[in-house]
Amino acid sequence: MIRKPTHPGNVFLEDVMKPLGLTITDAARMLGVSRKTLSEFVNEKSALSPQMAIRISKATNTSAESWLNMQQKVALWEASQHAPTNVIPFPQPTALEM
Amino acid sequence: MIRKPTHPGNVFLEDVMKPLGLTITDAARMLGVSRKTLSEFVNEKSALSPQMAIRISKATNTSAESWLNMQQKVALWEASQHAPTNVIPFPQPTALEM
DNA sequence: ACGAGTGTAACGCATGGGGTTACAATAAAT
DNA sequence: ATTTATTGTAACCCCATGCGTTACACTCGT
Repeated sequence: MIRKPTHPGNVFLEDVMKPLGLTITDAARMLGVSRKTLSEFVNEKSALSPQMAIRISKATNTSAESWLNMQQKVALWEASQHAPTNVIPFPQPTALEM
Repeated sequence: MIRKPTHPGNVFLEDVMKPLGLTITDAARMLGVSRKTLSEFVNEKSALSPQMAIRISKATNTSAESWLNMQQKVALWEASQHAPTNVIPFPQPTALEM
């Protein structure tokens, strides 16, 4: 990964809220969270929690997995920016099919 | 989802550590974490963090994504056990392709 | 000028990752 | 039978983060 993956909050804002003409205040009410919580999420100040993913999936009839996948990519990218260097590879070449 | 997805710690223990004959103490040293941290992980007492996923991927030459995917399934399943009920569906049928 | 919507700071609370130290229990080796 | 290694876990620490409330200042459109 070269550049930071798209934050799910941005997608939610651009692809869901804006097309529906929903304000942050109204969307927060419908999702059952505080205005602050939603604002920080769509402004990429906070991560998408599993709970929030479920709320979004319920409100928009989409899969929570797809939203969490976006978040996971962001989280992994951020973690890889401070990747640990003190990891000693395990002896045998672990070839497990996944 | 009916039953709880497999915890990545269990997979790591059964499919990686055991085949390699690695003890928790040694694996923890190689991963660069404390023995407590690894013990709680493989005993499914704690979640897999992105940092830990990177450590495992470096040590075993596997993808961090695959490990995080397991964790995500568990997290989503657990969150769905206390799914919020105060979510009001958004007006228009949101049909966005993902 | 006014109200709606917004970003955000300052709090509080609860959870969770990660560390260290220490103890008890088990398993293995002598 | 007595060491030794390995382990689970408790108690404690620090720090980050999700979520809430309240409050303030800003930017709009009317």
